[in-house]
Amino acid sequence: MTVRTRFAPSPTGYLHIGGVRTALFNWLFSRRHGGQFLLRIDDTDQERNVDAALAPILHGFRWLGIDWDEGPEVGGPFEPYYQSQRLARYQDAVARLLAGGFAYRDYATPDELKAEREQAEREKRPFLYSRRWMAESDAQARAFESEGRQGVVRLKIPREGKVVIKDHIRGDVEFDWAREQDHVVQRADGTCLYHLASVVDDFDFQITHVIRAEEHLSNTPRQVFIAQSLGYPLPEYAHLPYVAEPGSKNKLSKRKLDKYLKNRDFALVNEHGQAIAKALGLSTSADTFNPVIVDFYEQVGYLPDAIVNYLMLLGWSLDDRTEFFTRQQMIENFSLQRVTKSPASFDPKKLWAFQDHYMQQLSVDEKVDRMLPFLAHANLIDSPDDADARPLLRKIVAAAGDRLKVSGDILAYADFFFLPDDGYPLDPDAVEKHLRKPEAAGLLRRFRDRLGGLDSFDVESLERAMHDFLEAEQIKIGAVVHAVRVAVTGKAVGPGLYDCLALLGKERSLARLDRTLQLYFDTVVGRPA
RNA sequence: GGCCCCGUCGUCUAGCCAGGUCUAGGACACAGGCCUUUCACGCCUGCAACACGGGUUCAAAUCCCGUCGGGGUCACCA
Repeated sequence: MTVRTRFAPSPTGYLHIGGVRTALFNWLFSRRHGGQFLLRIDDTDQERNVDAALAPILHGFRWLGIDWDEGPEVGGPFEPYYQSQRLARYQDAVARLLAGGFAYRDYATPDELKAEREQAEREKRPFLYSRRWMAESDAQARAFESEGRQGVVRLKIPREGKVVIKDHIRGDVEFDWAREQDHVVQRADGTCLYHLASVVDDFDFQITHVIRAEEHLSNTPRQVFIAQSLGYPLPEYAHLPYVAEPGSKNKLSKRKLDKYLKNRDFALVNEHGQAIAKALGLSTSADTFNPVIVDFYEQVGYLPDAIVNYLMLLGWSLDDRTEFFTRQQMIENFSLQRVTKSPASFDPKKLWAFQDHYMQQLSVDEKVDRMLPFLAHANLIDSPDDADARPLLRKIVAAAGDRLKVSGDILAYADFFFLPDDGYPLDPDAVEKHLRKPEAAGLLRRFRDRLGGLDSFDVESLERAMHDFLEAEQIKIGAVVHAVRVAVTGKAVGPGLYDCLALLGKERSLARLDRTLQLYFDTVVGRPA
């Protein structure tokens, strides 16, 4: 039998990092066994705008390289894959449940139910519906309806015995039927609820393995009941540990962002991304742009391979040392047996480390390809196809080496190359630290004059010029190099200084030194602070 | 509260099923050092865990019992 797995997103408008992990494991498992992976859309609750709310999710999966064989946009033999379009199937199933005596019409009002529940609570016994307003015949149903009552359909769960869920990760898990409620499967208006829909869909789509987060484990008995009552074969189950908050065992949730922002590592990664978004001129709100949302990583310029590799290791490992996997290796090695049982907390710093690693694997040209669009977005170049930009960027990227961790970093590290000589920003802290020294003006001026006398302006010549200068001045390099860097780049950090000067060229370098000299010494120095 | 799941360094994990080779291994983070014009990379060193208590056994992170702790779930949400 062909392995078929599925992931069932709700169209919420964004792709959550925890959801991706679940989808990834489904994808990996199906690929490992030469099967199919499908996307089913759980939109029974949604009103309209499903397409708009779904687009970012589909886009996110595509970006990560998680492709689906059936589902939205690709179709498939069991269309439609939207729950909102499958109501007839669900109603048909409800009718069969009713006919088989596995479900009943119920006419209790919410208040009556609430009263029963409260009474159970007072008596300190587990609540179980009395079935007092259960209608097992049409006559009974009519009688209730004549009182103006509205009927829903409830599962008629056994009141004794046990059910054993065979789970690939948890082993055998036992539940008492008597603890299970008579869940509603169909509302008075005829619409159906998730658990029923999910079971029907999994059967219709011929899903063989249900791999989902463990929060669904306690829902499984009712689904088993539905499936068995309908005569469906049971799928194999695997309940994954959930992804937890940074530094905690609580489930990761998009709603508790404020709390995560207090986590040092999370905050660091977030701020880094926000700075890039700002440089790009993106209008971002914390709700939709943060390290819990996949889109964040795409916008900032992370690599899909880094994210997928990191996520794969959240709750799974091959052995005691292997950390890096190509897609092919992931597929070849994935197995449910090696999925962990305990929750794994999301560690943005570790994701960062994977990103660092994968970025280092890229050639200069591959980095340039990814960074050109960022420069264009930030209006530092006209377009990604700008003929002049590419050669310059190649040199910048080569000089920057491993400093560029994400594609967006090019904006922070190299904006000054693309800005006019009188228009690049000077970091106030750097100025304070390296330019506000009594001896800085003289040193800068004399170094500028030495550069002015240079015939060739390549890295080697610059290095030699610097050494000669140090000898003449009888100083150490630290006494001058920082001031020069801040003067020409505006920053305290960046690629090697000789690289920066060489890339800027003689004319621009001198212009920048002159401007800084004028700005900070001719006019500012001597004036009261 | 009921039911269910889980519990190895701060974090991700290996080891547990088939007890000894575990004075518990790797990775990230952190600290210190080296390299160095800054930052980053790289390299070296260090810090740091078997939740607790009983058993079983010559021997327990590994098996059994109990306790404690954490989490999930208890909707006419998905």
